[in-house]
Order: sequence, then structure tokens, then C-alpha cells
Amino acid sequence: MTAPLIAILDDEPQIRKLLAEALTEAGFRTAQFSRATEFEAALRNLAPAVCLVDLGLPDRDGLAVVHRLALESGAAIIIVSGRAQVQDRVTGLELGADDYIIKPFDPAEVVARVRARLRAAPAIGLSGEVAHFDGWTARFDRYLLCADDGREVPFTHAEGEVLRLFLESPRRLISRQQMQENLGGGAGESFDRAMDVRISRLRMKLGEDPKNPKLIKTIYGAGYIFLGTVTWD
Amino acid sequence: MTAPLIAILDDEPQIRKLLAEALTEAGFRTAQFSRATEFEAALRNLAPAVCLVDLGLPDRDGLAVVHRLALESGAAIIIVSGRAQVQDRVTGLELGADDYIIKPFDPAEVVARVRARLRAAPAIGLSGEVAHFDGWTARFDRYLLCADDGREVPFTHAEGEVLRLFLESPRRLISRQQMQENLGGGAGESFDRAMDVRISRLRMKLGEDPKNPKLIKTIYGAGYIFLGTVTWD
DNA sequence: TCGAAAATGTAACGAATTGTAACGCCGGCA
DNA sequence: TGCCGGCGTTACAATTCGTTACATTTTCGA
Repeated sequence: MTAPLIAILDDEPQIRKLLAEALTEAGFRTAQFSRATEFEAALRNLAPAVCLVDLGLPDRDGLAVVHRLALESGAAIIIVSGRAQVQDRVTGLELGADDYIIKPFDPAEVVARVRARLRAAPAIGLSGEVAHFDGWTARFDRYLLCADDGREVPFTHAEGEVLRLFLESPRRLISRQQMQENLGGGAGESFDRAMDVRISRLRMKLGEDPKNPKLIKTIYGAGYIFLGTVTWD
Repeated sequence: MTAPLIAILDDEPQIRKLLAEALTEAGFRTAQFSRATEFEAALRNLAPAVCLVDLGLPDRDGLAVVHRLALESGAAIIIVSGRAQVQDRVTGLELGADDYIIKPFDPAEVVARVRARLRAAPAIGLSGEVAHFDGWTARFDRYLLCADDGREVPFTHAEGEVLRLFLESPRRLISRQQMQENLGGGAGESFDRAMDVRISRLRMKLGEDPKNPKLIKTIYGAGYIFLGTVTWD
């Protein structure tokens, strides 16, 4: 998967450079803009995950930009501004910004706040190779489940398919139908207890209590729900 | 729908009071805690949408609390701390906090940042999934009834449907008609004792005295009434 | 007041669904 | 060729939940 794109909108070149360098070093891609018009035009083609927006722009009020962004784009918005009054921060946040950083800033903090936004953002759809949930880390690249206490449990390909499905839609009912369709491209056979067995084996590896599973719940007659708070790297 | 619940964890009473007043005035409900142990115990039953956490706690390292919270709960986490170094902020955010506010703070900004968190994550916070009543907490997200004394009783999907119906209309007569219609989409068969059995099973799990049920009352010839004071998170 | 009919409570049963231990097939590999 | 791990299949155990049967309660007319 490609690195998330961070858009930077600021009229001061040194600021842009500072931000871009820090973000690039942290592994993100960046796109820089000095004027609001240019920025908004580019948004049609780019889909940044986070936008860093300065309020003091030459061609438009930064707050107006923030407001439009909040309404029309799915990106997280972080205001980076020299306006330090509480009232500025409150109105910026009320207008739809997700965070507000005051200049002068430390690049490390900006990176940390960008990461926080990405973490909170809907990880829906795209999934990578590493996910964390409830004391576990699933490494799909190594077919390995790592517990926070250091234990490592390998999982197989078939188990991984089920696990990925769960981790991509946590806290949502997944019907047996959906499972069958998403698993191993298994053509619709007469019927399949294979799935149940996969889930049973996965539960065992996760150390679930058979009488009262905490992570993978069965909804009789409907399907399964994965409870657990998932973060994808 | 009830107002989102904001949890406050800070050992200084004035700070708690300041935060609670501002949040209450802004239309939120609050729950206050002065120690980490107390806070974590309460999380079994509460499902706050946002947690405001101080780092300087008497009984535990605040960062550890933040980390656990980030892994195990779906709540947004805002650190409110006097530690003002960039390094503190970065590690706090990396450990899973969604925002970091430095003391002394302006209550208006705290409210704005809480709102920003709620806006970004309407999915989590699980509003509508947790209800409290008379010594019990019903967690529909986990199919679990938690007694205030710590006991946990799982309930099934069918039982949950009945329970939810009651908790959504407490102290109001619910006719058998209405039940049948709301339950499992059950088409109006000739007649159904299924519902009675569901209620009987639910009563048992709630530990009702069969001769004298306190929570689920039968109105002969009319229906049922759920007596109990319900609060939804 | 008494007794019977109607309404409700619930234990027991059973059909459908789900859990899982055990078995066996298959492909990879030495 | 023989071994071995992955994984589907099978068989049987466990759970869910509606149905049935009977006990209990309420209502109401005689």
C-alpha cells in the first residue's frame, strides 16, 4: 500500500519546507500549496488523508477554506496558524477542523498529531499487512499473531482470510453469506461447515473461552461479530 | 438519544469541577474520577465517548492508562496535562491519545476539542449500545449484562431484542401486539407463546423473584411494563 | 364464595444451528 | 516413496429458541 498523502497549504515557503521534510521523513507523501485557489483546484484530483492548513493566506480567508474542506472532503483537517488566541482556536475547531497547532511548532509534534488523525480516520476498505487489536498484533506478512506479552502464534492462510475479514469490519455483523463469498473464492458448494471450523480454530489461537468468547461472537441464525478495536498500520 | 458521556480522570477536584461544569453546560453528560483504578473499574459499565485524562495521577502512570484505553476501548482520548514539553506531547499522542491539551487550559477550547473528537468519530462511542438500569448495565454491543457488583451474565440475541424493547420504553405498557411486531419480524401467527418464554428467560437472568418481579411486571390481559430507571450512554 | 375459563409462567422437549475433535485427502518436500 | 502440515469433511456434542404441556394466576359469572 502507498503512503498516506498529506496536503500542506501555507504561503510561507520555509514553513512548507519544514513540514514537508518532517512528514516525508516520517514516511508520508506530501503535496504543497501556497494559495487557496491552487489548493482547492488540486483537491479534485488528489485525495489527501490529512490537510495542514494555515489561516493567514494571501488570496482567501483560511477559515473559509477549512469550512469547505470539512463539508466537502473526507480528509482530516489540522489548522497550523500563528493566531494563538483561544477564540481563534475555538472557532477553527467549530468550523470543522480536527486539530489546531500554534506556530511556532515543533515538527515532531505535527507528525504525531498527523498520525493521531490517521489512526482515528476510518481505516475502512484499505487494509495493510499489520493490524493491532485488544492485546494482539496480526502480521499478515508473516502469518503471525503476536500477543502483547510476547507470545507468538502462527496462523495459516485460511485462518488469515477469516481474521482479515473480521479486522476489516470490526463491530459489524458479518453474515455467513458474506463470509462464504469472501473466503477462498469458494464457489457456492452445497454447503460448508468449513467456515465454522476455520472460526473455531481461530478462536482457539486467540485463546478465547469457548463458553463465552469475547472477541468473536456468534449471533445465532445471523452470523458473527468481531468485537475489538482495530488499528491498521 | 441521550447526550454523549464524557469521562474525566484527574486527581485535582477543582480541575474536575471546571471541566465538568463546562461540559455540562455544553450539553454533555460527565463522569468524574480521581484515581486510575476507580476509573478503569467503572469502564466496565460506562462507555464514554471521550475520556479526558490527566497524566499526573496518584496511583498509576497516566500514560499506561492512556495506552490501555487506546487498545481496549473505542473511546476518543484527550490528555489534559501540565507536562508541556514537546516530548511529552509526542509520546502521549503516539501511545494512542487523540489530542493533548496543556494546563492551564481554557474550558471553551476543551469543549471545542471534545466536539471535534465526537464529530470525527460518530461510529465509535457506541451510542445506543449501552444502557444502565437498577444495578445493571446492558451492553448490547457485547451481548452482556453486567451487574454493579461485577457479575456478568451473557444474553442471547432473542433475549436482547426483548430487553432492548423494554429499555427503550421504560414505565410504559407494551402490549403483546407491539411485542410480536417488534420481535424478530415474526409474522403474526395464530399465536405465539414464544414471547412469554423469552420474557421468562430474561427474568431469570435478571434474577427476578418469580412470585414478585420487580423489573418486568405483567399486566394481565394487556401486556408488560418495564419498571426501572433507564439511562442510555 | 366458588369454580371454571382465560391468561400467563415455565419445565421439558425437539428442530435447527453452531462448536469442535477426529479423520482423511492432497500437495510439498526430502 | 514416505512423511508432514494445511484444510476440508464428517460425526457428534452443545447451544439457541420455538413449541408443547402442564402448573399457576387472574377474572368473572353464578
